Amino acid sequence: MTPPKAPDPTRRSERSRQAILTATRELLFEVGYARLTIEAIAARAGVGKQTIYRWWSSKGAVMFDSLLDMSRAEGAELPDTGDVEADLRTVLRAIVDEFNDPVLDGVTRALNTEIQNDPQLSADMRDRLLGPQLEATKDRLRAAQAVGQLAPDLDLSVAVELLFGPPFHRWLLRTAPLTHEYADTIVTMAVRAMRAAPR
Amino acid sequence: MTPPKAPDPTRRSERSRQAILTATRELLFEVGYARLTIEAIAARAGVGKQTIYRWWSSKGAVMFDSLLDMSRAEGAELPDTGDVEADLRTVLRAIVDEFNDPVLDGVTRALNTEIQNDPQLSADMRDRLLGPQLEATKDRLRAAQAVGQLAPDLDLSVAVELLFGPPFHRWLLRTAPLTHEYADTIVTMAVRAMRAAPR
DNA sequence: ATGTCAAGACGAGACGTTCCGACTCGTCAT
DNA sequence: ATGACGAGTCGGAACGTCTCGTCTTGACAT
Repeated sequence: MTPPKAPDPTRRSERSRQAILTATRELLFEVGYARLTIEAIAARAGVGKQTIYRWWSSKGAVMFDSLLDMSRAEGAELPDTGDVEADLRTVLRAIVDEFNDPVLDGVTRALNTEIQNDPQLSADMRDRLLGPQLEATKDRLRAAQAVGQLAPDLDLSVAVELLFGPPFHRWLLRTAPLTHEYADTIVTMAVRAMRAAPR
Repeated sequence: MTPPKAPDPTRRSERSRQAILTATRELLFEVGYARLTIEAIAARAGVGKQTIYRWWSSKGAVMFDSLLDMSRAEGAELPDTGDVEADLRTVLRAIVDEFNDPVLDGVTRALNTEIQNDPQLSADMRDRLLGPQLEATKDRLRAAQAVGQLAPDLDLSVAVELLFGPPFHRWLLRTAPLTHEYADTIVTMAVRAMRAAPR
């Protein structure tokens, strides 16, 4: 029983790594995730297929890393004007805009698709991409709690889902258009629910 | 320019149709959607591949029809005990249970996946599978409005998303476990938001 | 310090496999 | 006789494994 002997990360070529992530991103935007192939990535990056298979377990993992690499150093902090409701409106409107952007829409749907049958990728997404965003939102809500704008015993995990769940639902199932007005309505109603005690 | 001459539906073999839908369902449960192939369906159903390609446009379409065929005659009516909040708790708990059922979880995720890159299938899903469920919920909320339990000018489309969005978000992104207690919390908070006027 | 050398990652691409979707048969029911 | 049917063939795309020969790197000997 020989374990498949893991490669040595210290000898990894940073040059190839970057070329792969860049090529993936380019192809993702050019042809979309469905028509993205490992062979095309390797060709574009000027890299052997084995180099991709050596370091990534799946097409989804490569995409995830390439997106993570791109979104590095994105400020994960929410505005704080002192008015939670106004700040949340800003955030929700920004999210709606992202959902309406064709490129981001496509990439996000692809990521979402891939997550469904890859638990490892799902965990990575939750911890490294989605997590920070949700935590930043919780931080802002906590600050609002501290100044009495929200119920002191509000469950923050539930709170963020109350905010992000509805637009997510509408976007993913395409039940209706996502507008700024809609974002504002959700914030109004969610904040109303979050002002009183949870039970 | 010869149009691809549509097949004649009146001569369609009901026997083959059922065999295909059944085989698809079986394979879906056995190997999951990702490893489901048209060739395997044809083999299992004792049918030529062309018979599948003749009547369905994609793997997703076959799956959708097979699920629709299964879920026929499912009562799409909500309980009405006179207490909206209690009735919604019942509904949300049932949804949580469905999400926690391994088979339904798998099928729903597969359907969800397929929707992301097939607009036609997405529309079918919205109109024929999801729509009735959402409409039934809206009906119940309308009745509650009529007896003054909810704000009279509440936007019902927003309302259903406020209820279903959060658990959907939690389930799809696997951010936390889905429990009955969680369902109850969501209902409590959503109803609180729905009691006052929307703005 | 400098030279030698084995380990292992690398680019390139051949290979066998799976599955797709179009197509071709001969059969069968209407 | 028409046209859907079961069965299966076919070229093509992409997969994931593999085998080359090359290049880099660190350990060791001189």
